[in-house]
This record gives sequence, C-alpha cells and structure tokens, in this order.
Amino acid sequence: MKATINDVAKQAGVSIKTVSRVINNEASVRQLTREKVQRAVDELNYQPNLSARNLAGAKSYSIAYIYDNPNAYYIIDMQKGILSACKQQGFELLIHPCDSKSQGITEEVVNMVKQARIAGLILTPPLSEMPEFVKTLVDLDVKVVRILSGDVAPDDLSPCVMVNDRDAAQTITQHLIDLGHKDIGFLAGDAVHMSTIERYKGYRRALKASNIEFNKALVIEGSYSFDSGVSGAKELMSVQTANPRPTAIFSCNDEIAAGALFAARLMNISIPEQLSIVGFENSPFSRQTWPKLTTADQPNNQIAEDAAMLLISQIRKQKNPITISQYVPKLIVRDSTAQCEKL
Amino acid sequence: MKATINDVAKQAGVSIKTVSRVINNEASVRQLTREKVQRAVDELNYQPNLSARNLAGAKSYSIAYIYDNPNAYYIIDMQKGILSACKQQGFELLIHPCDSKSQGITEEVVNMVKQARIAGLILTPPLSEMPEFVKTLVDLDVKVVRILSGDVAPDDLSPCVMVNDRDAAQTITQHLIDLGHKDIGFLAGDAVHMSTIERYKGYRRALKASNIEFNKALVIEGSYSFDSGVSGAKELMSVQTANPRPTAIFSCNDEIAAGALFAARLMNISIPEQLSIVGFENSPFSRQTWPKLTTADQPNNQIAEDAAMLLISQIRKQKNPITISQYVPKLIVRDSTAQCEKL
DNA sequence: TTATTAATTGACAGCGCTGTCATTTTTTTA
DNA sequence: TAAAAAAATGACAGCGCTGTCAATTAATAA
Repeated sequence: MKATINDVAKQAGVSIKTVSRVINNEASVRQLTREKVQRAVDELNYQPNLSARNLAGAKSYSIAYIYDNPNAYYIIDMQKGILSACKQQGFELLIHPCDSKSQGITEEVVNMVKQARIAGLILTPPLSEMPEFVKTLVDLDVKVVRILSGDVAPDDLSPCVMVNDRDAAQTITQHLIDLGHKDIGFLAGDAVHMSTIERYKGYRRALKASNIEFNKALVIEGSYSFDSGVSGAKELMSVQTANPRPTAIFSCNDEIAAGALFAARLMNISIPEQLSIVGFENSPFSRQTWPKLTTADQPNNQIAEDAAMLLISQIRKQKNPITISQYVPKLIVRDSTAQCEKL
Repeated sequence: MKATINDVAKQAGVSIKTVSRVINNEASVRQLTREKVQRAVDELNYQPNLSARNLAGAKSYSIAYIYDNPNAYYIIDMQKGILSACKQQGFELLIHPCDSKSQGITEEVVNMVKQARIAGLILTPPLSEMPEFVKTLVDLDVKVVRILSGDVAPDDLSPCVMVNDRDAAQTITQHLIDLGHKDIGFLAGDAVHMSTIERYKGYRRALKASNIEFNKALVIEGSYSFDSGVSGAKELMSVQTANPRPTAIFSCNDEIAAGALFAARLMNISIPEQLSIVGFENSPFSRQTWPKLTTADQPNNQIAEDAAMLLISQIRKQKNPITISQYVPKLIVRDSTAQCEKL
C-alpha cells in the first residue's frame, strides 16, 4: 500500500542507499541515476517515513513552535505558515504552548528539546524577546529562528525574521498626517513588548519628519486589550484645558483601536468625521468593527513560513549566512480615517 | 544521555521485552517484576522513543486534530486540551488546518491519515457535522472522536463528546426570564451550524417552560460575527409598531453579543438598564466588552482533553463501550444583564 | 511426588531508514 | 596505455522498539 524506499530502489534498479542519497539531495549521484530514481519516486508517490528517518539518522526532522501569546489569531496564523513550510520540506511540527512568566520555563523547553530530539525552534514574542532564554537554547544543539519586532537583529545569537513595526508605524502615522491631522494621540500596548516600543518610535519619527511638535500628554500607556483602548481613548478625548483634543488616534493594535472606537461612540464622537482611528495588525477584529479599521497588515502567515524555511535551511546546513529577512507591514486604508476637519 | 529501553532492562535485570511489556501495560507480568521495572524507569527518567515505537509496532502513536473554524480562540483552546492529553498518554499530535468547503477535503484527509499512519482523529464543528466526511474516515482503519453540539449523538459512527448547548441556552434564557424579561430577542449564528440550532431550541424551551408566548419577529437570522450582532440588534431595537421592543437579547455567541452591545450604544440604549444582553462561549471577547458580558462558559480546554482521552482509550482498545460524555456550559453572570425595568 | 497446564519471561527478527566503509566505475594524470 | 585518483554505488549494521514464538518458571492437577 504505502511505498517504501525498497520499492523505489527496485523500481529504479539501484540500491536503497542510492535512493536515500537522492531524496536527501546529497552530492555524488550521477545526474542520470538521480533522474531515474526521481522518476521512480514520482511514479510510486513515495514519501520517506519520518519515524524511520528520525530513528536511523543522526539528524532530526522535527521542529517545534513554542508560543505564549494571548492573541489566538496571531498564533493560528503563525502555526499555519509554519505547517506549510514543514509539509513542503518533509518536517514534522511539534506544538508547545507555554507560560513565559513561569519559573521553570527554560528547563521545561530544554527538556522538551532533548526528549523529542528537536532540530530547531521557532520563537515568537514574548519568548523571542527573552535573551537569557534564547541564549540557553542556542547553546544547546538546536537551531533557533526568532520572529522579532524591529529592523535589525538585537544580537547574533540566531537568525531572525524582523517585522519592521517602526517603518510601518511611521507610514500609518504619516497617513494621518497626510489627512491633515496634527494632534495625534498614541494608545500604547504593553510597554515591555518590543512591538510597542517600535511602533512608538515610528510614531515619533513621523511627527518629527513633518515638523509636528510632540506632545507627551497625547501618549497613553496601556496594554494590548480592548479595555485599554476604551479607557485610553476616554482619557485622550475628555476635555482638558491644557491640551488640544486629538483629531486622530494611533492604536498599537486592532483590539485597542476597537476599544477606542467603542469609547468614541460612548462619547458621541463620530468616526471618522470627528476622529480618525487607526489600528495595527489587520486581525479579523479590524474587519468586524464598524466602521472598519484602517490598519497595518502584517502577513503573519508568510512571515511564519519564511521563518520556518529559514530554520529548516539552517538545520540542513545549507550554509547561507545568517540571513535576516525583514517584513514591513503595509498600510490598509479602510473606513476609520478621514480628512481632519479642524481648521 | 537519554535512557533507552536497554538501559532500563539492564538496570532492572530483565530483558527489554519485559520492559516493553511494562510500559505498554500488558498483562502477564508479575507484580514484583512490574515494580522492579517501574523503579528503573523512574530512576532513569525513561521515556519511550516515539519514532521507534511507530516504526516497530503495528500500532501508531499519532493522532491528528483536523480543524476548520474561523474562531481562533476556540481552536487554540481545543489544541491545548488535546496536547495535554497527548503528553499524558505519550501520543503525538498532528495539526491539520483545512477548508471544509473545499472540494477535495475528504481525499486530502484520507491521504494524510494513510501517509502519516494516524491512529485517530479529533473533529470539531463544522467538520464533525459532516456525516459523509465522518463516515469515510470511520470506514478507514482510524478511530474518530467528534465534538458536537447536542445532548445525544446523531449516529453511532463514532464516540462523541457532546456539548449540550440546548440546556445551557435554556438556563441562560431562564436567567433572563428570572430577571423579569418577557420580550427576549434572539440573534442567531450561522443557521447551518448545529450550535445555532441547539441554542435556538434551548431558547424556545425556556420560553415555553415559563409560558411566555413565542414571537417570531424577535428572532433574527445571522451569522457568528460582530457585524451580524450590530445589524441584528439594530433591527430588533428599531421601533416597530406591531412588535414589542425586546428588553433582553440572547446572542448565539459573544461576538454577536459584542456587536449587539455596540449597536445599543449607537442607539443610546443603556446596558444593562434598558436592555440586557447575553452572549455564549465565554471567549476572551466577553471580558473585554464594557459592560462585561453575561455568558455561558464552555470549558473547551477540558472538553478537548476529554475527547482526546476518549480517542486514545479507543485506540488502546480499552474496550469501554462507546462512551458519550456530555458537557453543559455554565451560566456566568456578569454585568450585561439586569432586572427588567418595563412594567 | 510427578505430570500437566498456565503464567512469565526472553531470544531474535525486523520496521524503514541512514551512517560507515568497502567495492566498483569513471575520470584524470603520468 | 597503464596507473593513480576521484567519483559513484552498494553491502551491511544498527537506530529503539514491538511482534512472534520458544524457553523457562510457577501453579495446579493427578
């Protein structure tokens, strides 16, 4: 029923070792032989048995995705991308949810890596932002690829896939500026997350580039949640004598933006006529609010696939130098932003 | 470094086959021997090698979770529960996202099962609600456990874990009735989903139990989305001469409820004073709205773990008859419901 | 007690593949 | 052209475990 390497060998008229060489893309196989084998592989629809490979070889064909992120949409997207790379490359994916704040997290992961003979790991924030943790893992005999917020890798511990939130935030802020907004509020996400910091930097940079004076009172600390968006927007929009009331709000993600939208409704502020609001992430959230959110699209699926491919090529020692690929989320203009009406 | 079955055998002074018997919980091992081996296993912190097991044995130690559900929170929860069962039982989990509406879905899954030597599958809605699909899989040599909405299994194709949405919906509707509400709107989810149908039945049953006349005009068709909640609530709450304006709304899930909440705000209807709204699912959503939603808690994590355990025991042929376990989501009263003010 | 049966245990092959190393074939050099 | 070097291929063991079946031991019957 299912073809084995033996069947292929017979069909191609070579030894199983030669078949093994072909499917592992090793050198020192004549072109002619390689084609012969490849044909047999195709005819029999042969796929190597992962268990046997893992057992026999020194190498491992398993990678793991370790996550701790309250945002389920993010994880599902990532997972899908990684899975897609694994399928293409004949790798197996282990999923490991965990709690980054727990005491024994490092030991837990180290054990897992040893036990399951994991060849590589994919780390997303906040795990990818924990240097100690990453260092411990890299010192083990396991490849690591991190997905991080920023434009350059913070160190050379491992290859990284960078998501340039800063440039994206600048672009999206610029979009508001282009619409005539000058008093732009900033609703921050969790301050410990790099993404918040980067998005803040982009916001500042855009203001500076347009010679708009930065007003600290328009920056509200918070967290990546709907609630935070509600309270932050309320604070921003309540009448204050000293500060101008903002005509636009930059929210660090779509959830916050949804909260801000909600608060605006409570305060009878019409969106986008009286107030423009932007989100970040292009999560399903942003299409479910009314009006739909202008946001920055982060192709998580693609980012994850890219990261997994990078990891696998590292494992295969296809010695491409430590590549850093970079993504810049793209502006998506929807219905929550409009020309500034204030004169 | 990592202990093998050989190490354990030596340490215990028995043959590897005996160790194998102990770890597989086979009969015909003397109690004394069993303890001796168990001690060695513990001392060496031995864990059987999955690849070797999969390769050597006729059995497989892999199960798969096949999903297609737009609700990421649901999937993450499920996945976590399944993963937990797998860890306990020494099984491996394959994750397979897919599109239930695609043409070749059945073939795709069948192939996967064959290729990866999957011993069992866990199916959640909407896949678990596709009889043809399930039948094809059951006819293969693979165990299936479905998670379904309802109180009894629709057939005896496979064991099921039932989530009794009907009783839960009745309870939650009763909660509204207890608060004095009589005109209770119903915002449906996708009509093709069993969960919508069951929740609707529970709603009807509660009305009947309290001798409240059913009013078809208060039932709005829709889908499981925020938008649907917004438009549905608008429709319900717009002034209609013929129908009483509802004082409470039953929403088929939290997203719909969040939408209804939003619409109410737009219409200057205060929650919960003028209108009570309930959700369903207890998703993170329900804690992020303001006011927080009264809802029905569905312990997805636990349900999934239960399903996985059931599946694994099936695979192990621990011939407990086809068990159907049932969960009834529990009412969680938060801030979106209050005494009816209408006299 | 001894013969018979049942319960335990172990020896060994083999799952499908890769690593090592010997063998064969091809290419290069003298 | 023969000898040496390099490239290509194959034979075989073994990864860690389970299945089969034979060997041993304990329990029961005669």
